[in-house]
Amino acid sequence: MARKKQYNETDVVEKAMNLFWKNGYEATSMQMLEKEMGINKFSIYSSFGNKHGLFIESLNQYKSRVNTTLNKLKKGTRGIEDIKQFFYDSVSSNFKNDNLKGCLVTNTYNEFSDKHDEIIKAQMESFMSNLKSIITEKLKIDTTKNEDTIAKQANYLLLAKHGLAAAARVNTKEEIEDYIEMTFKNL
Amino acid sequence: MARKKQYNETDVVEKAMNLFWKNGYEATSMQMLEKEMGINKFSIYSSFGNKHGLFIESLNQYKSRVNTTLNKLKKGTRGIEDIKQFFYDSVSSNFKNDNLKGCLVTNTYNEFSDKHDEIIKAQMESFMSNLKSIITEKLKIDTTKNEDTIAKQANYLLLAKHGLAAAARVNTKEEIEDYIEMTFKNL
DNA sequence: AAAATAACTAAACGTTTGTTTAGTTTAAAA
DNA sequence: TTTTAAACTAAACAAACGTTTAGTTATTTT
Repeated sequence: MARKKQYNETDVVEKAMNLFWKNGYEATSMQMLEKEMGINKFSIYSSFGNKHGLFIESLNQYKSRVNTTLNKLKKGTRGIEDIKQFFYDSVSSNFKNDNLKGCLVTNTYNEFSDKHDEIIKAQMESFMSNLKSIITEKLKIDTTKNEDTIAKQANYLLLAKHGLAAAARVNTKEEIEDYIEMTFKNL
Repeated sequence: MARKKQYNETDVVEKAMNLFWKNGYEATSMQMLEKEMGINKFSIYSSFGNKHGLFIESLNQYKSRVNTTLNKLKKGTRGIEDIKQFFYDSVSSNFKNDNLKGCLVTNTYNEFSDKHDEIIKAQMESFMSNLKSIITEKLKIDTTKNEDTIAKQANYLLLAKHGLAAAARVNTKEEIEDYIEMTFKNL
């Protein structure tokens, strides 16, 4: 044993996550990360291997943060109303902080859509399929709907959620709230 | 007068546009553009000033290309049905060519959302407000709707269009078509 | 107190970025 | 046919990128 780390890894990843969230992966440089995280490049590389490793760690931290909202949805018993509330919860961070634009997972999905990064790809797919199965479960609470309707509505909501996250980067609170209301009128 | 240009500017901008469309602004390097456009960096700079100038020119060419679809919408007399058809027309390029992802305007809107580029900003806003007024006009064909309903639906459709363009980068044809159908179900 | 080693600083690494520039080729104008 | 200037090639530019490394500081164990 020797000298102790003078920083907490969770703390610095949180700061990195916010920077990636704001700027995306490519547009966030090691220099910016160094400054924002408050530690030297050497420390970043010794803790996370490289920029990509730090990004994966940031994504994981984002996911566990989103898990709070996701668990709330999971526990819901009101079906579509729970999903609607989930949509509102998902965009709430946009209204609290101007810097946090959209959803980090969706932003990443878009940014990496034409690259072939297997690690990122797997992360995205697991997140999406998980969300889809939760939404499907909530839709099934209404027993009058047949399987085909549920499948179609789940796909619709997943795309609406993706679009919402994208639009949340540029649109106003009012526009977003109107959009959510209209989206659920169609169900 | 002296030597003639050995390339057609519209032709090389078309090629640049496709590259920007596929990769976005930052991720497209001058080296890639040089190769794709088939002309030397010197020629690019003498024709377009710099990378940014070439991008603006590419955006303009994209807009005039989209104008075909937009004019079709403008001429329509069936109201909401025309808008729905416009949504289908807008994503059709995604099914024809795997490389052309989403809508270049929307991609640009997202990529530049946290930068402050006044030229791009103005271009985006004029495009969006133009689209909004056309959509509003089509909605007004149904004279039973009041002004407030029309304003809300126009906002909804604008966001849905934005979301659709974002989702079109990653989703399948079936998911996208289901989404369009559901979007117009209750209007 | 001395030795050992992990955490730190800071400078350098080789590439790649967008942009410029010096030198050559080509074709219109004199 | 000579002059002239725009269009071309190719190499160089400084700056920024992600990454590595040599050298120093600090703390734990012997």
